[in-house]
Amino acid sequence: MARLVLPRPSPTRRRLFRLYEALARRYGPQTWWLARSRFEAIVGAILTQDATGRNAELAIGRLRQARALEPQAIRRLPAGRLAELLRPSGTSRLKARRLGAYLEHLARRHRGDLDRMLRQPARDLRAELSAIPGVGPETADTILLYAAGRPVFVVDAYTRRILARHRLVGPGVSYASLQGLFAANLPRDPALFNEFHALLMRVGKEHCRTRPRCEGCPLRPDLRGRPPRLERR
DNA sequence: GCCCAGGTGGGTA
DNA sequence: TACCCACATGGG
Repeated sequence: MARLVLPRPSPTRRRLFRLYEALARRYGPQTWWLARSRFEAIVGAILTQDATGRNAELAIGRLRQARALEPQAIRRLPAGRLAELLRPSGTSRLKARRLGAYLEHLARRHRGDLDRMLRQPARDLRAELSAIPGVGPETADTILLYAAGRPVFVVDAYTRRILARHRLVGPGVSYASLQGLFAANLPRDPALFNEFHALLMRVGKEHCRTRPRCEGCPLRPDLRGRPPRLERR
């Protein structure tokens, strides 16, 4: 019987694995984004747009405190009151509109049935979400991964920055290419995607903000590449 | 007081 | 296509 010969993993795949292993060794398991419900994960996806996670959590806490962390309750709120509750997450009037647009869509298209919405094939769900004003690629993918549990890698500013600084991709790589890199080289496992993303966030916050401060970065030099260049926001 | 943050969409060349 | 900018609050 012929032996099964697995193809050698590509250099990119090996580097991606080493990156994950180095982060997992350094930080251990990340119990990250403890959304208490799928709806909360969706609200969080919108509120973290161009904001820190902490500020988004503050806003979610205010919604919960106001007993407004459910679709019908939010829809009943006057726009001004909703914006007031969302204030800590920044751009609150904008986010109140975006959350409202999502809820309007949920009510019209799915009669408010979140399970029905999230049951769809990933491709359909992504297309549907992307058509809602204020839902771009990252927000749609965040909902796919964290609310619908689909194996979709969320590409955010840290992912882009870290992979570019370690020369796994060029600085101007598109969202789709970067996402394709993970899809092509990792097992399609939502728990793994969640964990990897959380680890990238963790190291990014500590060592990889906009200004290049790689001092103390736990990643090995062979992953680190040459000194980074500044990128625009 | 200044700079920056887990994005998105509209405008302009 | 590629930039620029508004959106706005909270923290370092």
